[in-house]
Amino acid sequence: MPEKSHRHVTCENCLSRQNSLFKSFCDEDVEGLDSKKSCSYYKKNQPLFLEGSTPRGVFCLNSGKVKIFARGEEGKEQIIHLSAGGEIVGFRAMFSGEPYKVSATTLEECNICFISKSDFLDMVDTNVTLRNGIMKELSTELADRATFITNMAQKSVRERLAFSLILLQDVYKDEMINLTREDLANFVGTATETLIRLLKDFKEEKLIQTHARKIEILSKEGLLKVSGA
Amino acid sequence: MPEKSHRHVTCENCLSRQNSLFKSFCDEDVEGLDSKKSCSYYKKNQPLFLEGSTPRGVFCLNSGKVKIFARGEEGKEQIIHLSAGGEIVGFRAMFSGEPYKVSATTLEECNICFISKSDFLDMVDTNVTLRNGIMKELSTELADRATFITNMAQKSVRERLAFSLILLQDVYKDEMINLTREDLANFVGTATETLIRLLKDFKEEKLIQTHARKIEILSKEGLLKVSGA
DNA sequence: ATTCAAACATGATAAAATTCATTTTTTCCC
DNA sequence: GGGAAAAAATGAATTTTATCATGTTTGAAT
Repeated sequence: MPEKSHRHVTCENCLSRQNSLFKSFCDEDVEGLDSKKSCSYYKKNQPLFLEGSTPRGVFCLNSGKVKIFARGEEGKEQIIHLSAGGEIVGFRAMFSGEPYKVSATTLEECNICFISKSDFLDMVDTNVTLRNGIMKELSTELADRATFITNMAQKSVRERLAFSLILLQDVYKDEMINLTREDLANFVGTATETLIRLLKDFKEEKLIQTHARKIEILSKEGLLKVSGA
Repeated sequence: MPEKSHRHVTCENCLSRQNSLFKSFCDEDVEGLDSKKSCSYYKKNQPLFLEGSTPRGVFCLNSGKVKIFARGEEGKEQIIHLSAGGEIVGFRAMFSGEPYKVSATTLEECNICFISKSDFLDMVDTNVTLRNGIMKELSTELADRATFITNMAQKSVRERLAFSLILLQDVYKDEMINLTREDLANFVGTATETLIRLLKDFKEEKLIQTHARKIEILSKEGLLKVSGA
């Protein structure tokens, strides 16, 4: 549980770094990284950046979860991705030379470090391993989004929800999925009411169980079957 | 109109190169590129690569159009992107270290050059401008796909079709849009019958006109309005 | 503990889109 | 240029999903 105040994290000991693009850094690089980053505490529902604004650097998630979303014409959110500890958020915008096309907001209390654009780009220029990691990451995400688009286009809401729950369990690891019904609907790409009705169906089918807002998966196999994957 | 036989293109004179990631190459680089590439003629509906296969290099479109698509559970195609002259196809897979997640097939007769993976990666390693261009391209496409996902999730088929026609006109430039109804449906993400009915509506609303398969846009403004963009 | 707003839930209705069956038109290839 | 196969078009019936209205629960702040 993060403290409700600024907490300084040293990159050397940062557990999140082990899962991040910085994992292969040598001691010297880690030291450099540590001297350049600044740590902040974010409370729930606090934005990291907003669609349309100018990117100034990248965010390194130490703890907590963040939603990445775009807004449609009527302002409705479409959640594109959920980030958890270790992920570096906002690095795509470092290369595009354009304003953010998506927004990022915390879903819970978070400890997040910030690295300025110039420091980050310096690292990318000089560190081949980091650069290759980033190129690989960009490519992988591009492929993931192709799958996302295909699912959106071809699967029913019921199928997408089943699939989404499985994906979300990976994000939440050993915790239960803890999202508002609206956020969940905005991830699945449906109306909140439709989502609630389908959750009810899944409960009746003993695929999931809810504890107020939290969702516990009872049968991953069953969900996989429903998802048609 | 491409010749129905192998045609050797020299990179130096290649008009497509002017729009490509290779546009900033100096004379020496162009010479190197020219010596490494091999040209081929592709007929209509010929695959460049298939989902699941191992990437061996990149494809440089000299002329003609190519569809990039994924297949859903039931084998239905979802077209993710249409590529035209100047585009380099398949370079994402050079960095991911994984089999192709999408397939690429020609939509018409094409002249396409091939550059092997090792030659391409050598260029990326040594040419900073090319590398930065690629990182920018990857980032931009990632943002585009976020928009694509949002449109898929929140817009009606009618809105998506209007939007798609505008996008397609950019791909087809001064030509008329020339896709089978099925391909168009697989791009918009709908059933072929639904697509055909909507095209009929658009015809009645004088937004488009059809010449057998070919689609002529009569009112881009009208389509924009319908698309809700 | 109490309160109040936000989130959750449910029902009824309407709209959007798919599916399946069938006919007409176009394409292309010999 | 003719003929077969593929593609396009249309109709009817059904399913899926959204929308709107409204009631209920939950949880955070006092």
